[in-house]
Amino acid sequence: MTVAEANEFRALCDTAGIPVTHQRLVIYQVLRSMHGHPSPEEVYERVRVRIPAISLATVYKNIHLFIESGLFHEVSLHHGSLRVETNALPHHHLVCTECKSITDIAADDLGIPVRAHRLRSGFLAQRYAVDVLGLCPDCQKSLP
Amino acid sequence: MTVAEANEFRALCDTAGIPVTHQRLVIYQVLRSMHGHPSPEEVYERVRVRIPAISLATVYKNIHLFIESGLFHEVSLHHGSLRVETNALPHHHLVCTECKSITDIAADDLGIPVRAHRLRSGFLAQRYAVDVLGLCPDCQKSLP
DNA sequence: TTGACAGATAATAATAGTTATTATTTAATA
DNA sequence: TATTAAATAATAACTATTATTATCTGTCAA
Repeated sequence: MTVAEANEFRALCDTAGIPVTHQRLVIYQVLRSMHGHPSPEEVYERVRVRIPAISLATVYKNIHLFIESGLFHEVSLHHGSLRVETNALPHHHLVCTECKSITDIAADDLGIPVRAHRLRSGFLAQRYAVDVLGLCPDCQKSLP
Repeated sequence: MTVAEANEFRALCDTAGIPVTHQRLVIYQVLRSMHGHPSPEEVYERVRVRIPAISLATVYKNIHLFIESGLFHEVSLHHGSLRVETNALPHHHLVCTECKSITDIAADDLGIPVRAHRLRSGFLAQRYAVDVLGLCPDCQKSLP
């Protein structure tokens, strides 16, 4: 971790309007140092090396705070429980980042090509699942 | 529920190589009759109307079975826990349906346009999160 | 500097969602 | 029909997450 990174974090917090704390700074630095898609538990393990007394709940709260403030994204909006897709037609999802509502949109209406093909990496693509993240009409009205 | 639907289900089970049971048939019919993205709990509530003695665990097991067999999809491959995106560059995900691995792919390499715009439905699209579902190189080798 | 307040944290209890276990029941088949 | 493998019901256990609450920390006015 560098002084530059700490200053960067302070600037981000200033913009987001959240106070800087030692715990927050460490969680931020740990996240920046990690690769892939870590779980809160994994973040907690690493943060504990530097702050042994930290609580898992604090890690959760600050990860949520970072996500709300736009410092990080979550890998995919997860619903807290398994959900079954009952619409058998090819479609994608409009996900409102504000109210978390999920609306179907026919694949044709989105105009993203869906065809099985092999990517450069060797991955065999069979299906695209697209989440269009944004604001639903209702939330557009009720926001500044 | 119709006789045709029951026969359709028998045919699907036959193809998938899973035995037909009364519970399975009812869960299938209930799913077919529902709209949107129901949770196992919601499915359970409806199935109980017809089979009061059914267990929630049975509903879970069969929903998973249906998903594995391809009769239904889950709304989004979710990890069972919150995951933080540590890659700050615009990218999407290659999700292997076999081993569940998630690999990043740069947005440019996928060639899907990402621009904020308003859809016909009035939804304000700000960002696309694309899951490319398919088979990773390893799983392609180890499958028939 | 001190004192008071607001917000953040630590510890922990509680809850929700899911899975494992096991005895019993059912379906497939000889 | 009898046998056996698999499915189910009941329930315990587990994991991920959130709520609660007492304590602590930093900030700002006197």
